[in-house]
Amino acid sequence: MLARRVMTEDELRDLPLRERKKARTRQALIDTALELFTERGFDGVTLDELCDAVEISKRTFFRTFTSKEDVAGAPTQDLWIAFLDDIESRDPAGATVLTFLCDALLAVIDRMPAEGWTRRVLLNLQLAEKTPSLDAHCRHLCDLITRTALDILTRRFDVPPGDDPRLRLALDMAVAAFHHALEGWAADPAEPTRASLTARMRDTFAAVPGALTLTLTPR
Amino acid sequence: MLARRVMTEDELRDLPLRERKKARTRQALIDTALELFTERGFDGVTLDELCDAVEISKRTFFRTFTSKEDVAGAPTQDLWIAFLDDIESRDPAGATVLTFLCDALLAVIDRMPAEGWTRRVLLNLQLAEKTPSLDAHCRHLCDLITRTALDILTRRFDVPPGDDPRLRLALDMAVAAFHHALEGWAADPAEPTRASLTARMRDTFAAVPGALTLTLTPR
DNA sequence: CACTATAACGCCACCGAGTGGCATAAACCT
DNA sequence: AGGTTTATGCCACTCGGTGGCGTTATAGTG
Repeated sequence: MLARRVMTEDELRDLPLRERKKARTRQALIDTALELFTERGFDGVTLDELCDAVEISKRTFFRTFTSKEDVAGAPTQDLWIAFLDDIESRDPAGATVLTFLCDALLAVIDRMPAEGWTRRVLLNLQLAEKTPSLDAHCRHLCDLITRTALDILTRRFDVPPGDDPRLRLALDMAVAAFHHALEGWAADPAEPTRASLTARMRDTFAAVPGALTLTLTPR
Repeated sequence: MLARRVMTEDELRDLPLRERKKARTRQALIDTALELFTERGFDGVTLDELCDAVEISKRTFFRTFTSKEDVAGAPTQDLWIAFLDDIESRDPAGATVLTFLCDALLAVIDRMPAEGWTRRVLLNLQLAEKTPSLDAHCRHLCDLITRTALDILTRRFDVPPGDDPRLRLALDMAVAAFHHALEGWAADPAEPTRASLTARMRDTFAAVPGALTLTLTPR
């Protein structure tokens, strides 16, 4: 259901030829899709054009991605997949759920491929901001991830039973904080780097407790 | 951009004939769409069939709703619109943002039309749970609402400037809590009533502070 | 009441996303 | 090398969504 994550060329070497080819066309699709979409707009590029550019048939495209939105959202999706993988084995060390999740996200970002990763995520985010259907797709996916993460944590840890909303809420908060950090990062006029993203993340997560006690005073 | 909210027959009386007809076909579309979709599945009903049932042309459908998902998501959308309307004038009374937003939501739920409202929202929610594209649409819309709410609050109140994430986070928390309440409510085997929904909402909002300090202990 | 302006509607042709089926070709495994 | 498996290409098709335009119904005016 959820696609495999990106791999470096090194990781590719020791895979069967078939898998290598699949991974390469997948990556080629992502890269050219991001370029074409940012150049002429998401709706300004038809799938036929994209497939022509990568020299595959439309039928093959739909064996790799589930929709046109799916290919443009692949970079962040890869991030989420890696996140799920991380919390599967991360040591909680007695910390709160929120710092646990924050640490997981920071670690995952650190582990992403060096080559061109920031650019891909950046284009993905910028496209999502001006393309409603893409934004919708990403948010839906994000919710799937949240539910899966909830399952993982419930399985691994001794959490309050079924109808206690706290774990779910903590997950949603982490996702919200992460989103906010990404948003600000993508809009940053300065060259967005991995370091500037992690810095933003720490700031946003640190602001969460203050959000609870914030009050409204009329102008 | 955002559609008008539902109105009772009374409110309809003193509108020009044209507006009355439009509102009635809109309501007819929502009702029959919800029935057909729950009966045969969202993807099991074509737009042509829906339009036949309501005796309008497909062209007219798209003058009332922006997409197939839009008509199925109308009930919750109406709720959000009313929410925006409420926070436009609600008195903060020195409370925290979170209780302010919770109060707004409770008030809005209370103000919804008595006749068949719970059923419509319920069908909307249940459909969204099994229809990915509908879920995606609702979440996207929900984000639009959050941004608009942020604008309203920033305009009305003396909030921390631009890059302070706290207000945004508080809004996201409220939305998350609301979603969780709705989800539990829709899955409730007992007859879902307005009262049971508001009760769930209070519980969920009350659990928010505890979500921050929750820790993970291995099994 | 008649007459015009204006907004909504229906119809039709069209585009593009996504799917099923089947023949073909490439990669895998002795 | 030869048979099996798996991916690919091609074709036809469905359905969601849009633009254009003629027609109908409502609103407004003398």
